[in-house]
Formats: sequence, C-alpha cells, structure tokens
Amino acid sequence: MTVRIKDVALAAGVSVATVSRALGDGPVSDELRKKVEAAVAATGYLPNLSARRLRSQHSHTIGLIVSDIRNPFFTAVSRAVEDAAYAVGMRVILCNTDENPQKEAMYLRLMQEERVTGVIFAPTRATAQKLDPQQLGFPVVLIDRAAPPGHADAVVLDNAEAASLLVEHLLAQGYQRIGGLFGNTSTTGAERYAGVLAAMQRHGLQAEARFIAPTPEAAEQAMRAWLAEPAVPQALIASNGLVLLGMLRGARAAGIAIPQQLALAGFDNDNWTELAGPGLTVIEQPVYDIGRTAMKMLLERLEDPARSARKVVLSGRLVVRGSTSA
Amino acid sequence: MTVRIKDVALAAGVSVATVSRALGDGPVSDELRKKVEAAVAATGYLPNLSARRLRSQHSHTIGLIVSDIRNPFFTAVSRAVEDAAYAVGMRVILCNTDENPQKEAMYLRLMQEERVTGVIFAPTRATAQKLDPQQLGFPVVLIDRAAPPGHADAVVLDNAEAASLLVEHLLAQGYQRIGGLFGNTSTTGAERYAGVLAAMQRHGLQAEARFIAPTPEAAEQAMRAWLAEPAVPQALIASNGLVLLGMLRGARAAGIAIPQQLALAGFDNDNWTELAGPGLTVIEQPVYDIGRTAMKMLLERLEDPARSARKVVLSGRLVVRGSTSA
DNA sequence: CTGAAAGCGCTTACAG
DNA sequence: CTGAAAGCGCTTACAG
Repeated sequence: MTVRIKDVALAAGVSVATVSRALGDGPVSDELRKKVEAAVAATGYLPNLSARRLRSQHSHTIGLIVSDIRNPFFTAVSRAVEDAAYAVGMRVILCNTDENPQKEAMYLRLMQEERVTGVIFAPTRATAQKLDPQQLGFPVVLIDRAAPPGHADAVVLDNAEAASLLVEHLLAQGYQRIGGLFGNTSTTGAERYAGVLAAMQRHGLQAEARFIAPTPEAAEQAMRAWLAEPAVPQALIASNGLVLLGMLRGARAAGIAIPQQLALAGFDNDNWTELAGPGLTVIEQPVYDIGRTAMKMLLERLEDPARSARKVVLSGRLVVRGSTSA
Repeated sequence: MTVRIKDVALAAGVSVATVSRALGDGPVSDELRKKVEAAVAATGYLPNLSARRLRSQHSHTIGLIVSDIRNPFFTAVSRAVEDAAYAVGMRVILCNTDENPQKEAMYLRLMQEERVTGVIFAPTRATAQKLDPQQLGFPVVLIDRAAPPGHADAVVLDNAEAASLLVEHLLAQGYQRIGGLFGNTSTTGAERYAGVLAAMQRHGLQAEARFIAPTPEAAEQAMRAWLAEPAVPQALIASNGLVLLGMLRGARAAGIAIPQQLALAGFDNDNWTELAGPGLTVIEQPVYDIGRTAMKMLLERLEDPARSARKVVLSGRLVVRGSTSA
C-alpha cells in the first residue's frame, strides 16, 4: 500500500542504506543521489517519521505547556515558538493546563512518553517549586514564570521594573491610593505585586492587593465586590490582561467612569486595551520575542547540557493611555 | 539508561508480550497484571510512543492547519480541538500557514510523513479547489471554509444567513448605502460578500465591496483610502474580526466618528468589539462548537470512511451594539 | 491466559 | 562511496 524506503531502493537499484543516506546528509555519489531522487519522485515516497524517530532516537519535537492558548500572551508566544521550531525542523505539541497542577503532571508525563527534545513551560507556582528538570529527562525552559534560582532556564519579564514603571506613572498623575488585583496561581502575580509594593514603599506609601484566580470572570467578580465597598483606591492595577479585562467589565457594570472616578492600568498590551474607552494604560510585553528567546535558549541548552541555568529578563514598555489621566 | 518494556518484563518475571497486554486492554490474569503494575512502578517505565506508533500503525495524532493562531477565531477553535483530541487520547500538531498555499502544501506533506489519523484544515481558496482527500491518505475536515461540494467534510458558518442578519439590521436602522471590506484569500470572504449582496438585492439595493488581504494592516490601509474618497457608504461591513479591527483603526485615524458619521459592523465577537467605543455590532460565531464539531466529524469519518461527505452548517448570532445605531 | 518470534520502517555502525 | 545486517521499542498474529 504505502511505499517504504525498501520500495525506493528497489526502484533506484540501490540499497536502502543508500536511499537513507541520499535523503539525509550522508555521503552519496552524485550519480546514485540522482537515481534515488528519481525513484523517490516516481514512487511518491514519504518517509515515516515515527520509524525515523524510533531508530534515530531524536524526536525533533518540543512541548509547549501553557495555561490557556486563548490568553493572548500565550497565543503570541505560541506563534513565535512554532515559527522558530519549524524553522529548525522541529514539531510542537501544545498543551493547555488551565493552571491545574494535575494537568501539568499529566502533560509532563506525556512529554516523557513522546521523548521530546525539550519543553517550554509556564508552570503554576505549585509545580514550579518541585520541578526537577534533571529527572524529567529533557531540558525545560520556563516562560513568564520563574522557578527557584538555578533550577531551570527561564525567560521572564522584569516584573519589578515594569511594576515600578506603572506605579511611578500613577504617582506622577497624582494618584496616591493605589491597589490591584493579582493572579494567585503563578509566581508572576506575586512578583508583580511585590514590585508594586516596593515602588510604593520607596515613596513611603502602601499598596492594597487582592489575590484571585487569573481569569476575567474571577476578576470581574472581585472588582464588583471591591467597588461596592466604602474605601476604594484611586487607581487599580491588574496583574495580567485577563484580569484587566475582568476589571474593566466590573467597573462598567458598576457604572464607574474611567478615568474620572477610577484609574485603571495593568499588564499586557492586548488588542482591546487600545480600543476600549479612553484606552488602557498597560505594560507591553515583548510577547513574540519571549517565545523566540525561549526556543533559542532551548536549542542552546541542547548544545551545552552542562552549562549553568540562566534567566533572561526582558523589559516591558509602558504604554500610557487615557485610563490613567487624572 | 532509559527503561524499556523488556526491563519491566524482567522485573515482573513475565514476557514482554504480557507487559504490553497488561498496559493495553489485552487479556491478562489479575495476578500477572498486578505484577506488571508493580514492576512498572518500580522501574518508572514510560512507554515509547514512537515505537508504539510505528508498530501499531496508529499515530493517534491529528493535524490542525490554520492561517494564524493569533486570529481569535482560530485560537478558540484550536482550544476546542485540543480539548476534544486529548479527551480521546490524541495529540494535535498545530500549523500556521499565513494564507500561503506553499506553506499549506508543506504542512500537508508533513502530515503525511507523520501518518496522522486525520486533519482539520482551514484552507485558502486556491488549495481548497485542488484538495483531494482521497490521495492525501487521511481524512480531512474543513473548518470555516468550504471546498467544492462533496469533496470533503466541513464545518462552516451559515454565511448567507449571517450576512442577511447583518444587512437586515442595518437597513432597519435606516442605512441604505452599505458596503464592506472582504478577505480575498478564502471562500469565506467571497461567501459573506455574496450573502450581503443577496440580502441587499432582495431590497432592490446594491452593495459596494472591496477585497483585501484579511489582515488588520491591509484593512486599515484600505479603510483610510476609502474614507478619503468623496462618496463613502453609510455603513460598512467587515468579513472577519481582523478586518474589522483594521477598519476601526482606519476610521479612528481618519477622525471618523462611529456611529455618527459611519456605521460599522462585522463578523467575529472578539473581546475588543464589546469594549471599543460604543461597542461594535457583530455576528458571533459558535467558535468552540466549531472546533468540537470538527473533531467529532473527524472521529465519525474514521468510523465510517465510506459515508458521503457532509457539511455541518452552524448559525451565527447577531450581537447588536452601538456602532450601528443611527 | 501466556510466551516466543516476527516485523513495523527506518538509521547506523561495520566492513569493504 | 556502498551494502548487508543489526536493532531502535514496541504490538500482534501464531501456537499452545
């Protein structure tokens, strides 16, 4: 039925070894290479990748494990990872964990069964803490979220710097009472809160933080609840784009005018932040660059498995819009 | 180094065949099954999926080929496909073609080399026309875009109905001179234009259409050019969310107030359409349902390869917002 | 229910 | 440069 390398060899009048070499980069005379190419064309041969992987012990496959591809941050990262992967002849297996440690464990196990070349992973805090790339059997590059120092390669945003940009901007606009909603499943939410707090404290101020599941739904609910309370901060910060979306919806539902009654800002320069109302002030992450860099680090790690773990820290860019103009 | 099925057999004191059966659904006595399970746990055995695929001739892998995962429509479809696939023990290979027939050909070839179980595909018009699932060697379910009738299974929106909903709404609002920007790479843009035209003609009216590359950039540019001309329609329709985004940006850049100076509507209920300005009137597609249905059709096709090609047509929902209130 | 053996389709030492 | 042969790690008839 389907044509195998043996059939090509027969058609070309050479051995299967020669066909294999001609298809790869093996040493083959021009004459035989021509014959093989003709036979491949004549038979319509297509190599069986499973056989190739089994025999060569190279899967040429990497795993990309994120919480939800529908988060525009991960969508963009994923596109970058796939571009970079296909460019070097690798396949990508995409997994959505929904911030669920059990799903993370399941997919990590799947990655082992696939004998992947490596994995790019945005883990929950719970999983990041007990992650041991050594015993996983493949290199891991963390994105967006960091593990304990020295544990794994990582590409992250400079959260302290970005939070500081946001806080300094808000303070310059005259806001003094600043708070925020932060995701509670990853290190990222915690780091961004820490950055906000540190920046505030440099000015002798406090920050009021609440931690929630990093979804629009949870954020909207928390926002409504907060806005119903007596003393709401003058400016609120969201720890990512999904939270920011929920907060905006919550503010609108509560009839709160932005920025007249409340300033709103956050992380992730998602499409809608430019277009909603007066525009939302955000930290733009270099999303494509994060994915591309993660892939690059993975390839470097494969080149040199022994080198010490390194963390690439990228800077965000403050995009000022109307949502924070007092 | 890595533990193979042979090692498990040795540890359990049984044959490799028994281990294989115990791991699968083969007939094994409770006693030996227990032994095997203990040996698997003790050795930390993880099956090699490449070997399993090669031997069993089942890849348990499906391909998902779309133009760009960053289009929220495909993002949502992809999530649905992946959920459904993992639920039945299948892997998904995601490919971005950028509406480029050459990339489409390359990825279809890759799918053949992967010996995929099937493919879910949103092809360009060029590729859809010459697509022959028979000689591809695996079943194909088209999404968003149709092929010539009877050629392949497909899950599509009822574009004529949706376009009609949009047009009737605009007419009811008092708009008579209606036009639009439509994507020129897929059947979808053409079908949505045809739907708009048909609905207009039922009222004895014409529609002014322009065809462009379905990207925000191309749409913004076309929009700016259009708005600089003397006679612009009273209401404009976008054939998808990316085009709509570009049109809104173009209108804003030109200082055109929506809906006061121009009504704007389109396809795809992307997040930002709810939040931008007065809100944009759109056709909401059942995005998750499209992905899930495509996967379901693929599984049915695998069950019954002989059944005739069928097309599932899903209805869109009109979401009226401020962008079309005269 | 169980095991020995063949074989899925390749790549890669090993000889020449 | 080329070929014959081994073997990657499994599953699955084939016997018993």
